[in-house]
Order: sequence, then structure tokens, then C-alpha cells
Amino acid sequence: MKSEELCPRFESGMELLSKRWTGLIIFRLLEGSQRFSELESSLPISGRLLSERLKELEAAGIATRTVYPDTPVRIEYELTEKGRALHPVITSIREWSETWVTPDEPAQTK
Amino acid sequence: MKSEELCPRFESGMELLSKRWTGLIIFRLLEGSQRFSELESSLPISGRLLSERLKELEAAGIATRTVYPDTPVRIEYELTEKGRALHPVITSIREWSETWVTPDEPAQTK
DNA sequence: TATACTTGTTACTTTTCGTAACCTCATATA
DNA sequence: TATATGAGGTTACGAAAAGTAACAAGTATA
Repeated sequence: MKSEELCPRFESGMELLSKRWTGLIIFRLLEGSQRFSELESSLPISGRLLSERLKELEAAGIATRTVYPDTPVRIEYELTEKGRALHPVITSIREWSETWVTPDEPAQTK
Repeated sequence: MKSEELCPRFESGMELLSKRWTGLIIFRLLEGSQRFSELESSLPISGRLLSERLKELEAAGIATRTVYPDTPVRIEYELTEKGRALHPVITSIREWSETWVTPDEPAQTK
């Protein structure tokens, strides 16, 4: 009565996406490249965590970081092809949420 | 240059799904109802967390817990309609993972 | 009485998160 | 020269969540 093994790629992908804030950051980046401060002000995430997550996304090949030596410096984060391929995932989560999540279901149950 | 506000339902749904293990538990339950011990042995999650997550899924209306007074007692966890509606989400994550996650990308980078 | 089985819970340690203060680099201003 | 300003972070530290292992409740059988 054993279930099958988990596919390691699926497990790995799920682990990436199930880190807190990762999904929302990708959602924002799907709208187009974003600066650090734009992400920070448009999401309920602190600078420390945002910095950490962006490094993880870069390391995973999902986003890129580009430095523009303007003044003051401007840094743009942008999805790679691998990152843009997450569009259907985010879309399906959004569709499910719109249908099934009730408005009185608070994001944080603190 | 402000981004739009996040849809509260989307944010809430994302938060649910981005809790560690939630996605994998739902993946297993999509295969059919499962007992506590089946979930525990088929996923790399400890009993303590599994118990916690199943309570959360029940509270969110995604899964149900049914007691069968066999001997020893048998308890089955099963998805509700709201839970089964997550099928497209899990499927899209699986498709993305199979295409984009490299085999050498370990689930845990410990 | 003792043992076994399932479904958890408790106690404890380690890791991750959240908050706020601080740092760096490049200009701009007094 | 001194200091102020803005972007993009980093550091320090207490709080919360996760990981681990031992134990407990309920029921049946030896």
C-alpha cells in the first residue's frame, strides 16, 4: 500500500515555490522588470528577506540582476526564460484564489 | 510609478500554498484519500508538522478528516471540492518542474 | 497484565523570519 | 571641506516556525 516516490524535480520545484514570498516576487516580476525598491514597496516583505529571496532566485536561474550605473545606481531584476515559464503556475494560483478564497479569509492569521 | 495593490484573495491563496509541505500534501491527496501514516511515510515530513498542516488544511476547507472506528482506528484525509480545485495548480507546478528543474538541483541545499 | 497498532502530542534544539538600525557608493549642496 | 541625499542593500537580535525524538491515548489481542 506504498505510494510512489516523489519525482525529485517536482519536489525540488515545489520547495522553491513554497518558500515564503517567492511566489509574490515572481508575480511582480511577471509584470516586467522591477527595481529593488519597487518590489520592496509593492509587497509586504522587508528588505532583508527580499534581498535573500532575490539571491535565491538568481541562484536558481529564475531571475537576473542588472546594474545600471546611473546616479544614484539603478538595479533591475528581471525574469529569465525559466522564470517567465512560471506564468501558468501563477495564473492557476490566481484563478483558484479568485474562485475559492473567501474575502474574509485573512492573509495573515496573526 | 507605483505598482497596483495585491489582490487580497491572491495574496491569501499564495500564502496558504507557500507554506512548507502544503503543496506536497495536496499532491498526495489528489491521488485519493490517504491515512495519516501513508502521508507520513510517503513524504519527507515529520508527524508533528504533518499534524499541524492537516489541521490548517481542514481549517481552510481544503481537506476533511474522517474517523473510521476500526481497530486500530483508521482516519482518512481527503480533499474537498475546494481542495480538488487545486489540481491545475499542482499540475502546472509539475510541468514546470519537469521542464525547467535540472536533476542536479537538490531539493535541500543544506 | 502485557503487547501492539494508529494517531497523534510534548519537550527540546535549530533554522528562518521580522524589525530596525546601520553601511556604501556616488553625487549634490552649504 | 563638511554634510546631506538617494538607492541598494547588510548586520544584529529577539520571535516564530521547523526538525527530532520520546512519549501518550484508545482499542484490541495474547
